[in-house]
Amino acid sequence: MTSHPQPSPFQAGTPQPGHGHSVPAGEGPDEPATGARHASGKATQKRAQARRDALLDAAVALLEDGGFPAVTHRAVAHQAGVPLAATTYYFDSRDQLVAHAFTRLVERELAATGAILDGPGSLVDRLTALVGQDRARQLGLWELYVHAGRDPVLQAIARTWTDGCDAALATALRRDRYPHTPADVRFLATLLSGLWIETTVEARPGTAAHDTLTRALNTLRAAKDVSGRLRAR
Amino acid sequence: MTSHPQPSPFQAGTPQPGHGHSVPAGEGPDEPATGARHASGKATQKRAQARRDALLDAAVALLEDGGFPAVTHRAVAHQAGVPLAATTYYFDSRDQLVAHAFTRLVERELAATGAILDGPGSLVDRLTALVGQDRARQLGLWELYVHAGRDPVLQAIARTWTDGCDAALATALRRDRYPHTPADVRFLATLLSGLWIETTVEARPGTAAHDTLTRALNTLRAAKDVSGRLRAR
DNA sequence: GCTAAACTGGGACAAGCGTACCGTTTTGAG
DNA sequence: CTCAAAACGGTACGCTTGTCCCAGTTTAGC
Repeated sequence: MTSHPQPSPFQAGTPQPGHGHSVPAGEGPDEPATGARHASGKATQKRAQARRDALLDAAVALLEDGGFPAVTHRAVAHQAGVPLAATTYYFDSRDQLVAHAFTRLVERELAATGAILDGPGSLVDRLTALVGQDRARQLGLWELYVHAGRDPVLQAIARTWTDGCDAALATALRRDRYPHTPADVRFLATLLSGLWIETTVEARPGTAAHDTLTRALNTLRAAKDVSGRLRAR
Repeated sequence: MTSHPQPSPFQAGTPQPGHGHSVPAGEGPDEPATGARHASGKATQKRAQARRDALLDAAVALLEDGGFPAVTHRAVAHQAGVPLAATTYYFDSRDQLVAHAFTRLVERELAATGAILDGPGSLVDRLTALVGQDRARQLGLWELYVHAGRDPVLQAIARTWTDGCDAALATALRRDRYPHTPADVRFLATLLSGLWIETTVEARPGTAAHDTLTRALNTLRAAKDVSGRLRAR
């Protein structure tokens, strides 16, 4: 989509409403401060913020069921119940809107991932549940992830996602007393990625995911057992 | 995408030229028989076939670098050096053209994968080379793969792709005398997928891919060593 | 030769897209 | 209250898209 050179994400080039933050790539991209906007009141800000949120939610929803090309200004506006012009008023361009939507999606995904991994059940069950989440959302997410490879700004967000997954995975491994090094985490996360995308795209029936994960975790334990046994000699 | 109902302009299957294969996967409502076109010569057939091939090649090339939305009728026609109308003459719709192009792409990709895995070098080096191929093309491939999750026809092709990768991987493991079960192959292929897509999208520097693959293959050998050692007692 | 079919290719069409314009309404500070 | 700025929203522009039409050309069978 419009692979414009655009070295910088964009600049404060247009009138631009209240939101003073540029593209999401940073760390806490959305609504960082938003406070004390020069001559803006609070009610207005709130309404504007709500509209922005509605637009973002609409974009995410459209992305989920309909895919990438479904996220058009008109569709987003209609879904959010705002006039068409609001989309360009709150977001300089479609690319920017998509970028923000991607950020939001990643945030939600990381939160969901953390919640599942912190939840009940054995680790392998939790991981299996992870890759078997709502397919529509996963498809949209992966679609964006792949698309991110074409845009430096989105690529940064994609890396954030991967890093977040690694962190969540490390926490889960620690909690369940699985011996693990950073390399182990990376290994498992990579496997999880493959499993995740294959499951999402191909949607084959069966327990292949569960089996694969069981095997991977057993490898972890086995490696420890072996080294422990050898060391004990 | 103009999802026109259009039951049939004046016939069930448009004029439609000689190409005798239907939609790549499944059976498809398109060109059911088409065999032995009554009064068609051979020279004409050949020329028509050449054009079809040129169109398909053009579509594949566009798919490779430019991704999915790059495959437009006009772009394909221009790339193939044929007039615009030829695209709708040889393919009923853009979707059909894309499906055929996808099939061809997967075939070629599987062939290329097989060639690399059958080539010289250690297995880990060959696998590393696999995930480090031309990035633009890989991006296009993954884009298509993910998109395939939204279309049953394309999904079937995607599964074919995965199965082909599994087969190629099994062959390579056998050649290099790695002990492996079908589950091992699946495990390794899944890991490879994860590694592949992460490498393609995020393009992080370093030798992480090589390391991860080394580790995975060592796991294979280790499992055998361990079981062998245990059995030897 | 002739005829009907397959093929060619230039052009046109409606639909949908991102985006910009610009007059109107709402808002909050003075 | 006044009033400038911000927010809003209808609408239009320029462009690209997929697809179709149709007159012209080539081909194969007679």
